[in-house]
Amino acid sequence: MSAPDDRALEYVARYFKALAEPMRLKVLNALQDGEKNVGQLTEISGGSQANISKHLSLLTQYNLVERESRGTNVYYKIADPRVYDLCELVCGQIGNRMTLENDIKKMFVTTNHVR
Amino acid sequence: MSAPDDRALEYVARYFKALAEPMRLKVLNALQDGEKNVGQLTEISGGSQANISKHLSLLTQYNLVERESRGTNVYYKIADPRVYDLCELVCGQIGNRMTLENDIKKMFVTTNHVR
DNA sequence: ACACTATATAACTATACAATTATATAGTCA
DNA sequence: TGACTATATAATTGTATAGTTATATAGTGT
Repeated sequence: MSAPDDRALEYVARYFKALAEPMRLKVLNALQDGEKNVGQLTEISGGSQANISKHLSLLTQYNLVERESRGTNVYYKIADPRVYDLCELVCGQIGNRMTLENDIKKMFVTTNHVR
Repeated sequence: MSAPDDRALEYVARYFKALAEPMRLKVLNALQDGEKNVGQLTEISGGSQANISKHLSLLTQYNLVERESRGTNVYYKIADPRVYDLCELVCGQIGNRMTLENDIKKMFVTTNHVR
């Protein structure tokens, strides 16, 4: 029950920060249905190659995605699918008070998150 | 299943951003056991009065806390307790791969989150 | 009205970081 | 080897924001 120590707080804050950019959310969203390489993610997200690469680098550092190079391509996939539970929770909370409810709720809430 | 529109992504990112600062997490943590006024939160968090006030202002804007002034004091409380579920999820994910596991897990994981 | 307390805000500085452009690295195939 | 493709990184610029100090606002009691 004691106050969490500062190091722990920084870790958690860091994790949330990784999720605090629209472009990264778009990338994570694109990875919901399986791994994709940088080119695919660049096209889907509509960002520049350099920008997406940098975001992927950050997401990898923060352990949100995993990197695997095959041939001349590099494939990324979600490291822990519970990240989508986070997004669902946030969407739920925002949806509760926003007119955007429908737009938002269908974002990350796909078919089934096993748990 | 279509890509979430940009406005929705920005809302979600904004919400995560509110959670992406250690001092704000500290404040939210301090509010777990009920409302507190600015003076109390300032003391608990160890920040300056001005700084805490600014963070509270932001948390209010982003609808994470609710504000109620009574007399010369202003009391803040959690707007939606599901915010702690978010923190638990993050702690769980971090805890899974960090040595800090114990430190972190006991942070936001208190007695009972009704659901 | 005045003094006193609690909270908010303004002005400022320093830092973090998103996006861009240009370039480097690394793998593949001829 | 050299040409080609895919990805990463460096250098730069602009913007956002955390924290500080000083000041303003608002409520209370005399």
